[in-house]
Amino acid sequence: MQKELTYDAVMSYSGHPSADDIYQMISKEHSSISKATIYRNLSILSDEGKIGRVESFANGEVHYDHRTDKHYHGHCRKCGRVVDIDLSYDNDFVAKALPMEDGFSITSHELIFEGICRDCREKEKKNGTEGIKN
Amino acid sequence: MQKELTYDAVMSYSGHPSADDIYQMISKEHSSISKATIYRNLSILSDEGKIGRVESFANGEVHYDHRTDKHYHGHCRKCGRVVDIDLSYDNDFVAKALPMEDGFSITSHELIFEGICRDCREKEKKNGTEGIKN
DNA sequence: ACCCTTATTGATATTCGTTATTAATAAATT
DNA sequence: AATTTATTAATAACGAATATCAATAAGGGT
Repeated sequence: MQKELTYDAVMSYSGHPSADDIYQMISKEHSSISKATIYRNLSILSDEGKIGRVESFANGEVHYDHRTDKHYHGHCRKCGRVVDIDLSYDNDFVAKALPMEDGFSITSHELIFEGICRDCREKEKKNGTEGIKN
Repeated sequence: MQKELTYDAVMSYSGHPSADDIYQMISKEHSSISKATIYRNLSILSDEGKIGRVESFANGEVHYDHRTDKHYHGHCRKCGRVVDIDLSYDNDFVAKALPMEDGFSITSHELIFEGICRDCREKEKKNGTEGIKN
């Protein structure tokens, strides 16, 4: 069953893979697997709470997570890599945050830290492209 | 100049319009304006800091804002509407948050509250579709 | 005014991540 | 085994956004 493969792939992935990352990984061993199957199963697995889903990145890409507990993430603006952030998850945000529009009811929150990962920073230095576009 | 039109449209918009919202608005009066022009000018205007840009929503859609100061937003999971949230912007997050990956440097953060707006909640009640898929 | 250079625009094609469709295959149930 | 139900692969379709590029508009200098 491809769902198991998908689950195992996420669990054995140290970081925060995108659907395509998982596809690349699995298709090495199972070259006939379909991308749609990966997307479908990742979606189901995260709906079931068996894997974590991390969305809300500036580029709209969805990443998955072997951790299922709520925590915060950093996102590299250059390469899209996702890292964990050591900051306790604040359950009181929902109580403290007041929507300015009547009747809007908050169900959860996502806190994303944007930044640059080390790899990308080092590349920048090498190329000396700081502040230079294109 | 279409850039002025775009700017004025965002400024006169009470909420948090998407690029398409602005296109719909302007094309009523200027039917020959191109969608690409709207996208281009919204991008430039927000890069210049003349209008606000709100991204990081679960669906990847970008919204714009007549406010340019940093603040937090709520996002309706049903219809995508964006609302302001009354919670002071925490500049110390960057100091308190520690990336678990060496060398990841944080430059900013986005805090998005997911929820349901009143309109969508009322629709749910009318249809009695709570908990029913499809 | 005129030429020349630079900016801006409209139209369209293309990209990217994702979802929908559908026919085929596999599993489970009777 | 026959019948129903799930899962899959392949591919088309989608929506937001960007890239391309020729056409038009603005500016500047002489």
